[in-house]
Amino acid sequence: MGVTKTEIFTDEQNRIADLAKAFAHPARVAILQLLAQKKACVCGDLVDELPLAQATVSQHLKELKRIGIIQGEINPPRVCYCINETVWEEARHVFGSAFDTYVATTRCC
Amino acid sequence: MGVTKTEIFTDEQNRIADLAKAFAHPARVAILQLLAQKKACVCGDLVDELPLAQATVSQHLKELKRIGIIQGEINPPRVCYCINETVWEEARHVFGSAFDTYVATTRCC
DNA sequence: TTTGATTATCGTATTATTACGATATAAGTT
DNA sequence: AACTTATATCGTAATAATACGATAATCAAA
Repeated sequence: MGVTKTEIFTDEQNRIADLAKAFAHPARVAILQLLAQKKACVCGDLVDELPLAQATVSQHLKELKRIGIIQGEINPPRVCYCINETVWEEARHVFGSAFDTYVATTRCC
Repeated sequence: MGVTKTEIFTDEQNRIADLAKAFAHPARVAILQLLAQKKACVCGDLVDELPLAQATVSQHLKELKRIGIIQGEINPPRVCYCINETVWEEARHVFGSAFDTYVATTRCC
């Protein structure tokens, strides 16, 4: 994609961008909704609910794990996935703050 | 990127993903922060504040406009950009709801 | 009408993302 | 040890995103 120059932005800006990426694909939104609502944590359950190949789901789970918003507990041959509450609250706070920075004032357009 | 199968997801899931994309790049986060805090709407001002080429900033602005979270009023040779309050509130609501779906309960991991 | 100022678009190189089949891995079970 | 089950990773094709220089477009002013 062309080199995103992460070094020229603040840590906060890069973190927001990363957290937003968790929600920036409908499949990941679906996964997060499932994990947030139920506690259906097993990967196979997610594969059943999503019309995507097992490899694709696993790849999305890996990305969500990288961001930190989900965690997995290995219990072979299964892996139990769930929301990481700490990061979930971090995201809630980060986005909440971001939206609150909007100053309602007369704009030029 | 491989064809994202938008048709297999709900409208809501696709909308969340799209709104998240607005924040999924640090440059766009920076632009949104600037527009939300100040009312420095002119494209040139943004180019001055960001260490990116004018063409790159314009491209990010186009993407934000596509999502709808910003709007631009043409006033040649300038364009005045600002937050679209309606979509901003939509995003606040959509993410707020998403985070509230988390059911705090005993998880398996 | 030409110039100047500002922004958009084009062209394009580079890199990231998405998807899926195939295969590897891991640990319990027989 | 061989088999089964569930998940991860590899390989790879297709496509989207990022960045920037160059150029076009737009309208006011000279």
